[in-house]
Amino acid sequence: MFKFERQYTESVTDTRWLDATEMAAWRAFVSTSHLLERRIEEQLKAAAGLTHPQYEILVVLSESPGRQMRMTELARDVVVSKSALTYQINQLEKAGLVERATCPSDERGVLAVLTEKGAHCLARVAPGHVEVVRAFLIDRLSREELRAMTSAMRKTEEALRSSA
Amino acid sequence: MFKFERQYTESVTDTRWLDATEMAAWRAFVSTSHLLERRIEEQLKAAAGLTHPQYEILVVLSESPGRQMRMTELARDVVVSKSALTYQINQLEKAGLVERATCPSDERGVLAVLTEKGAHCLARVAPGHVEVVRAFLIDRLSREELRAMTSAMRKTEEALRSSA
DNA sequence: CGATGGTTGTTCAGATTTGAACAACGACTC
DNA sequence: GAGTCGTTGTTCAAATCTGAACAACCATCG
Repeated sequence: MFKFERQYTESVTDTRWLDATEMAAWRAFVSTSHLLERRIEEQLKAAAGLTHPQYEILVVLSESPGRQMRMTELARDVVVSKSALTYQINQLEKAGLVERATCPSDERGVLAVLTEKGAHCLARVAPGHVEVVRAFLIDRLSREELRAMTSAMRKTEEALRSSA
Repeated sequence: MFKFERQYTESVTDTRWLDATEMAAWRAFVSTSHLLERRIEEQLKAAAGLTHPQYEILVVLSESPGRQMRMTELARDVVVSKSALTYQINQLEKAGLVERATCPSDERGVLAVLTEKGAHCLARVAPGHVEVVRAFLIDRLSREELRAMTSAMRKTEEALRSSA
């Protein structure tokens, strides 16, 4: 009875450690996400001199109505800090892949707009990127694993986004 | 017949794009890993002034025989570059959590050794860290999801580690 | 209307990461 | 043993990320 209750009673001195299975899951997740991130970065850098965040910015913009988006929302979607986004948009602007526009409805607002050149760059780079994603992740998973992973990621994402 | 074969025929002009399900899986994975990383980092920084890589270094060392490990192997385990590890070990050494020792068997080698202070620091910080990992990931997944995710991550990790 | 409080994007300083270059050492061959 | 090739860890410059501070703007309530 005690054993059962302790599972749900967190205190300073009584930690619910991860068992071997849970630990293995967590370790695998962390290592793999770092390794994959590194590989993706490497591929994009070699193919187009882009970083992964930069590529993601292009993707999100390309799928956004009018190929444009407010800075804050873009930062949320791509999961970077506001200052990191400012920096990256500056870089992309120098490269001519993105432009800034003032927001009509909000004087403070800034719109990041994908340029023609940006769209072409994305179209040129995407195949190689997708190939890496397939080769190391997607194509290696069964339908069931893909489904379960997506479900798991969504639950966690939801929890993280809704809490602070 | 053509349709079937094209699935397995990659060329410059014919890309196997991700379908909606696959795209959702990939997007969820990327977003979630970044969000989780950010949250972990925040928690560790607040609780002990540690970064996630630093914490992982302490964990790996604590589980290693003799609480010590060669720099290169440590870098592989924690998934950071050699130079990043040098930097972090310097930081941890300043904080007194890790010491360097020369490797007996290899004159070039450097051993990173966990100090008593480092072990205590880890013991103090681990509960709060585990709590975050549980709250946002582990405890939200079914047994099946946990199993599938682990399997998926391992396949990808294996592929990434064995190819260059 | 005016004050208060929240939002927006940028700037800045500081910390961290990476890859390339490098010097020192090990292993193996002839 | 000397030579060759690979490994090891560090240093360095450059790029990037983050959080805090900030100025400008919006919204809302009295």
